[in-house]
Amino acid sequence: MPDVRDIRQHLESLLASAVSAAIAAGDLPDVAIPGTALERPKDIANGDYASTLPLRLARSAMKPPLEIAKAIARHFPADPVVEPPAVAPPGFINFRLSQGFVQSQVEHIVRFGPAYADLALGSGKKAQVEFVSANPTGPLHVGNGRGAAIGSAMAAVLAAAGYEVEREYYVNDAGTQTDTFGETLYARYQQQFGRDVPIPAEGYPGEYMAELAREIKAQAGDRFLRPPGEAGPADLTGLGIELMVRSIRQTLVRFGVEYDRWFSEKSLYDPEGPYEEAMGILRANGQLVEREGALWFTSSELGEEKDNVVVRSDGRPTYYASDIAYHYDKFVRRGFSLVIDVWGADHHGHVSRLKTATAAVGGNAEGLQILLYQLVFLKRSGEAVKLSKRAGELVTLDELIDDVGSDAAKFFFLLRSPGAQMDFDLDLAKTQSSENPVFYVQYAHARLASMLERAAEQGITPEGGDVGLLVQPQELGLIREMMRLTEVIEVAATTFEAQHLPHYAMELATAFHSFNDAFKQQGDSSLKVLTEDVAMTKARLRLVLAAKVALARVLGLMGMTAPERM
RNA sequence: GCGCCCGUAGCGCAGUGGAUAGCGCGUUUGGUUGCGGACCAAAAGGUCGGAGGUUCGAGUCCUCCCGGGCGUACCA
Repeated sequence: MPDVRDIRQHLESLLASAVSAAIAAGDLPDVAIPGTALERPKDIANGDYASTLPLRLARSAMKPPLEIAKAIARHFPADPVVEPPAVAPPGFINFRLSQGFVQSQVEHIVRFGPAYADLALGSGKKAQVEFVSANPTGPLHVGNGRGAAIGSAMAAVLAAAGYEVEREYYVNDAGTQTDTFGETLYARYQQQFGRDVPIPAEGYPGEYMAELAREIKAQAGDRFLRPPGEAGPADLTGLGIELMVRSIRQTLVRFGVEYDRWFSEKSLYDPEGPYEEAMGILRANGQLVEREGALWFTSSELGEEKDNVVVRSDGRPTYYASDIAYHYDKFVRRGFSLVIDVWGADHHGHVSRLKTATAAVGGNAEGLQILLYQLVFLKRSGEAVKLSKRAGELVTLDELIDDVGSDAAKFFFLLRSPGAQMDFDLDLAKTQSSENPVFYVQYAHARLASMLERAAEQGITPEGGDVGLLVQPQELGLIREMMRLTEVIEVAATTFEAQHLPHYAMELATAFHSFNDAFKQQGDSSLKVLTEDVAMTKARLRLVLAAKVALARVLGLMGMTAPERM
């Protein structure tokens, strides 16, 4: 029997042979086939799969679609995986998977265990997901949490789809905002020693900067103090950044997000580093010109709206220059074939020109996927809270984790498509915490675990359970739902949309609860998992085991825990 | 002004050009004293922002308009 992962292909080839047979028999005119048009009906009553081929063929075949459907169905070969197809108006061919095939998937899932639904789509190609990458000039806020949830889930999905995935955090430890951070820190530091110095106008007024200064004073005393009026030392800035990065990392670990690499922006400027090489390429291609004292990349010649400055008139490279070097490094030096950048939507003006520049330095712009997530609008007591580090008013990711927990926060972030603006009502998140859908999903996993445990106490295990005994609609429905995981991963990995995961997780949990409560609905205790009938019990435990595997897998992809008990 | 994103049930959101537009919360009704009640089943609730167009078929694609957001820096 074919693998679930190949089921589409299998059906398509059966369909193709049915069409040729119909043509050979003269039931269909010899027309070009516009693909098999296989899709998933919304309503399970219409089968597991359906083809709209007859509708598409009607015009060129000069026949009513329903007749075409009947002709194809008539010539459809017998197959152990699928029942003889049904035809429905106005011209659908509906396929239902055979009961035997559906049942066999329980064994398939149990056999693969934690690797269930792994795909070979990526065929071992190197993929990188870079996410969060917030400036280390302040603590992570709630919006960064959305990026963290999306990025880590995308990384997990791509790994499941067969890519070799690297997770990276780009540390902006160079540039203007770093300098501003340093100036603010030095001001706060001086304040610790009683000097009446103001925070720079464009600086970071948040209280955390004062705390950071206090911490540094506690550690290093007045080592960084300079005579009044002088600028602060560079190594104070370096230390401040280092401490901020450390605290950001701690927050992300609390959030359950880990990285393979923390990439320093500063390192781009090492001798013979990516910056030198990338700019060398642009220069060699005659794409750098000096104008008004600055160095410009002539991006308008490559279709951009305008040229962009790469080196300011004061000699410092722009953020754009850093990013060109960085993406040169990703594609050319490190050889990633797929690069995903997860950015806040406020960066979207940067997308097009970065793609253009990436191509200009020899990178594969096609392999560059930039996922923009709309900013999170926080509400507190119904009132909007503007997220801005510079305004100094922010709700940190740490606070969010304290309030609703990492699992729930991730689930909510993933639930919305990145392009949708979301309101996160903090008060509501708190009061709703016991009714969150995340608990519904995790609770299902805990119940599955507990059933296996309870059975084991009675000396009954899933081993040797005969899946052929699973014939109840709720049982088969649950298996069908588990089978969908492969499809969900495929869609998520090819469209780069993580929101399919939480939606699927809820549907899988619903299928389980429905199966689990079937005996209540029907008032028939023989539908319980643990019954007098040992063979039946073992078969259902086998299903329970598989459901636990599938649910744990999707929870894992979302970066959530799969609790054994709650 | 120009560019991009969003507009779907009271609220929050899904919806690879296909069949009766779904899910969660909330509301109403019923079940279940449980192999874990953080459960199940059912109902009510929609001019898919508006108007044209393409198509056998449009929430989905195209054009215009309205509303919200974000860009449009020698910030990141």
